Amino acid sequence: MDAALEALRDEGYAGATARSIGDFNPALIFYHFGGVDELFLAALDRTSRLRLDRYRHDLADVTGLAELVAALRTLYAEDLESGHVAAVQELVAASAFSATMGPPIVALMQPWLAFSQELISRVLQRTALGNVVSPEDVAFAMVALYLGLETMTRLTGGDRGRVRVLFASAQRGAAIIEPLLGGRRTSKASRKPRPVVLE
Amino acid sequence: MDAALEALRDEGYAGATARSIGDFNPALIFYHFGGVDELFLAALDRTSRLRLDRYRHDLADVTGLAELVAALRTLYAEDLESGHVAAVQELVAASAFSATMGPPIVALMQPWLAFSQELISRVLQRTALGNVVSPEDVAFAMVALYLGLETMTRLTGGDRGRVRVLFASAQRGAAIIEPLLGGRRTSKASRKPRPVVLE
Amino acid sequence: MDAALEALRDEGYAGATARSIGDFNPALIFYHFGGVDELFLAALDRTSRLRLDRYRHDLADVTGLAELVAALRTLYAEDLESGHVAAVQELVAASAFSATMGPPIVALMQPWLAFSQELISRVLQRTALGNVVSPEDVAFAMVALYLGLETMTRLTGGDRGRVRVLFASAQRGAAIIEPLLGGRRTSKASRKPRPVVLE
Amino acid sequence: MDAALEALRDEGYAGATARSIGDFNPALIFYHFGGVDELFLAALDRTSRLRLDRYRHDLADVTGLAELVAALRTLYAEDLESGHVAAVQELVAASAFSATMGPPIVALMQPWLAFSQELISRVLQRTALGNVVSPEDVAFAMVALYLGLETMTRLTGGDRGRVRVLFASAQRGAAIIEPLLGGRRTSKASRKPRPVVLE
DNA sequence: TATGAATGAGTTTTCATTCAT
DNA sequence: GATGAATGAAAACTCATTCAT
Repeated sequence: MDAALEALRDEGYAGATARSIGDFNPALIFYHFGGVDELFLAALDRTSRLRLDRYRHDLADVTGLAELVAALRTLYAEDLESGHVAAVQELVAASAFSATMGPPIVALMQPWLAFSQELISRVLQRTALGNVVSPEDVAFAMVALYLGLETMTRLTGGDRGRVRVLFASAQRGAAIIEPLLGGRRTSKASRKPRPVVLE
Repeated sequence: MDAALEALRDEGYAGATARSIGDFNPALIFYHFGGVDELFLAALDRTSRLRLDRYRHDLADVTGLAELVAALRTLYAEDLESGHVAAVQELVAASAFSATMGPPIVALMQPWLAFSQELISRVLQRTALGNVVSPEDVAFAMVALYLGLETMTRLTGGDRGRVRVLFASAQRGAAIIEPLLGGRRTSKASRKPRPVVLE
Repeated sequence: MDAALEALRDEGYAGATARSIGDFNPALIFYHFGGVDELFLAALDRTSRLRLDRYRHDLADVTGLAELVAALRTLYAEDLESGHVAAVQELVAASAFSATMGPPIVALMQPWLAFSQELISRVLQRTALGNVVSPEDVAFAMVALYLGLETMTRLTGGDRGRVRVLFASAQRGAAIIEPLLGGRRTSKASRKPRPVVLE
Repeated sequence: MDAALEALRDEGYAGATARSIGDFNPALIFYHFGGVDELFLAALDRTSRLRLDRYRHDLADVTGLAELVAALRTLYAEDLESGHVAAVQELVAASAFSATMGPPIVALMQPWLAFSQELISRVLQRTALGNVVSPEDVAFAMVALYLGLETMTRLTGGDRGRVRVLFASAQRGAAIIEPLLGGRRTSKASRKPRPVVLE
């Protein structure tokens, strides 16, 4: 599974053929996983779970916007480094037209969307945007941005500097915007967000 | 070229084979364009130009944030409808690992990044974020979001409703944020943004 | 298609691989027919049609049992010689467990069953078995026998002598049985047989 | 061996892979039998023996045609139910082109042919067909029919109803034919039939 | 320009069979 | 006896690309 993720990161979905994964007999992939796609799915499922746990842990106490951006900066850097974003992006893009890959990938993304939504809802709640912007929408956009950044980074030669700089910008922006939005504490009752349901 | 874009939209890059494009003899693609990728490039180049002209025209006088979001909403809806985003997204994703496709695609994106940067710079300039956030970064993020939204939309079965709703949310958000940020006009010298250079 | 039938006859379904058919590039099979099975189907469809026409022509005026056996003897010998039975037998056997091959093969057999039934009905009608034995059943059994004889012939080293001798036996038997059964002409109204419908 | 027969019945020879047989470790097949085909052979050999004993027992006293059909009806129903016919049919068909499977399968069938021949000879002997039709030929045809019926049944979705109905038809037919043929008792000396020799 | 028929290189996939444990 | 993991050989299949016409 590690080799699969590496291949995904280094050669993309199309380039990650059974033969190019690891230096073992390609037939092993079929023997153990049933197919290349199944291997990818299994591999992604594993890291996805691990990363989500990590995100949950690191973002548990985050309530402020600047704080959020700061935390995400670290997490995303790790994802970038480990190739996790790459794997997600490749598989999501590849599964868009695949009847067999689509559903499991959607299922895999589900908890991420739910988590993002809950997180965003928590942060926005205390701002002027609380009742205005739907956390569901923002969560969707954030996941999209997460994927899109990887695509763009890849395209521009894999230079991660740009995303680093981007996060710095975002952090500065958040520092300015937060106080402007902030203050207005919403009522105690933390509104339970409606869960995002994919298709 | 129209057939190529359709194939890209309906079957993705991997599914858009020479045989699947249009109902003419596949050999024609080689005769006229030299190869399948070259056809894609030519097709994308054409729509890209047309769309950029359109974006330039529609956004020429935009200076406010809410105004911007409103205009983008219409433009993006058109891109979605025509399959233009799909084509861009597919080719960008596919070219990430291709030595032959990468450079031309990067070149193709260049004017979009420049345009975005100029546009964003114009809008941010009059806000509290003007000196804080780099337009270059925001432009990069916006293009990434543009691509990511397509990927996510595709994944969730092509339901464009979600993106529509998202834009509505963004518009409401912009209406709230804009006055908070706004007012403070920056100094006369409209700082010319440093051009984004890919790779 | 000729090469496909030859391969089927000489190596059986399992042995008739894309590579073993003809001496052209195996990819051609996929290019022109979409797959090996599709080629077999197309080839069988063609011979099947031709043979059925021939059977219809040769058996058009047959009404007696001995006459029938005599005619079938010639026809079957041809089928054996040309490898037609072999092809049918191999494909029918192979398609028994195939979701994709099954239905088209069943469709292919349909006219044969209908024809057999009509033929048998015509012959039995004037015998003591006319109202007793269902032509539908006999047709089914005859087709089964047709296939089974090929299997057995194949198993015993492809010796067609045995089937030849068998037909001779059958002809002698028919000559004896016919007068015993015969005579009792049934009413004018030729009872239209209920058509055999496969699953 | 039971698992092997089940696999043969449910998935056919081509589908009955070492991994698909039973829920034990496939390597066991090689350890105990030397190979998959050898397992099939051993399994078939066992049931074949058991069934032949049963046939011998049930048909020991049969001398009349109607009586024979009635007895066969029951036996065949059992064979169908247990999957025995299926196994025979699959292996016979598969071994037709196999140098290693062919001979043992032929050897396996030998006693069946001998038995059929002896049985048919016994029944025909007392009929008008006694000196006319060779029991050897009829035995061959009957075995062929036995296999062919299975193939056809399989093809038509495994509906055993049709064969049941067929036997009913045959029984009615036999009831009519028998008296017509019968009566003429041949001389005492029960002509020993020349044994069928395969290959 | 357009066509239809190749072709070759690569891919996924399947399995019997082996083998160390 | 039994297991799990491996392997090699061969299969189907795909497709960009070429080429004669």
